[in-house]
Amino acid sequence: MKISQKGLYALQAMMVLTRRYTQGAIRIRDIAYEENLPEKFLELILLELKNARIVESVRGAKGGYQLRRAPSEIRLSEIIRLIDGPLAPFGDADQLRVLIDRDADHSALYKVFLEVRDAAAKILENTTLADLISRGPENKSRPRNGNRRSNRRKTELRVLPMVAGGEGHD
Amino acid sequence: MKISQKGLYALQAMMVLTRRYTQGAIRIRDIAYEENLPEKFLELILLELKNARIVESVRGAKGGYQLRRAPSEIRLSEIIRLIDGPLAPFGDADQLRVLIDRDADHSALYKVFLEVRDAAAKILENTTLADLISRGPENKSRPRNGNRRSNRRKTELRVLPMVAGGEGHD
DNA sequence: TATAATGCCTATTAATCAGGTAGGGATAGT
DNA sequence: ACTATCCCTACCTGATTAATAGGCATTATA
Repeated sequence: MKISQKGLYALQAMMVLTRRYTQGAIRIRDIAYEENLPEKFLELILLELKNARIVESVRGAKGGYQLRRAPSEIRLSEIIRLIDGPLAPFGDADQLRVLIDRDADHSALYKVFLEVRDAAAKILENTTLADLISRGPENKSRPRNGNRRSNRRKTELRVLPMVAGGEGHD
Repeated sequence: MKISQKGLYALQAMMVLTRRYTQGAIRIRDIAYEENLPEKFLELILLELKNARIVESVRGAKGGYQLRRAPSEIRLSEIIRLIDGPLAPFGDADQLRVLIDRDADHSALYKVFLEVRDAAAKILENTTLADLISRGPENKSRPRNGNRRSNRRKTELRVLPMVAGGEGHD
């Protein structure tokens, strides 16, 4: 399973909607601004999330997006599967199970793939948006002064192109 | 981490070289034939594995490829990293650690990504080519009659295109 | 020593995907 | 009406994937 830029955007957007869960519909533009995402691209992502019934929209002026379910009921796996496909590193879980059964020569290999997917699934099924927020910066038992997002570091850490020969570690 | 077709080919080829570890250099053509892989494409893959010093080649007539180290010393992680890049589902482990440190707003999210990569790494670092073969069809305590690869089912299970709306499960 | 069999290496390609951008239509609040 | 917003389809560019092609270099062996 590979999480694309689009997948990351989706997760970021969902985190915004989670933080603002009680505040009604949030405009695409506001989400894009808060997370510094390309607005039109984000629009497509939200549309997809809406069609999958994870979020819902309010149309017209004063419109926007909001979660359709409580943040504790939305698992990361659901979002990632929607945007980036199966969690398995190759094919999907069902295919792998079939291959394990039918392709004796490689079944040991496919079993390893399935192990990997199960390990990923375990983590991503058990992490909800609510978890993410409760582990977030506002919840680190810091003195809360109401002036949120004040001197937070605006990280401009561009993810590097990852050259092939780059000192091991993955 | 996503394993490409190329990555799968690489692993299949390495399994052949493992099964034939004692037999000296094996021709590309023979590997391709045994595993039903496109010969010229496999050639490129083997070249890459050679440049990474995982296998070695013997040139000229009667040439071919063989492992450079014992099968028990070659981990799946090594092959997959070479062909398909980092095991992390997003970026690589080092990047994730930096992001966790520097991007407070999303550090919970990146921590989950890192958990996933660690889980995958744990499995793939701890599985060697030797493991794969010892778990394979020839080692299932079946009566060995010397007539290997006799009536094995030649699986022609093409991996499906994976339509987007295909009944959940990944 | 000629020849055939191999690996080495670079280039090329068609198809698909990733990451966007653009713009007009539909809908709702004022 | 007017304006703000989401809805939807189309389009675009560059990278990646999964190959194929072909000539060069090296080696075994007849």
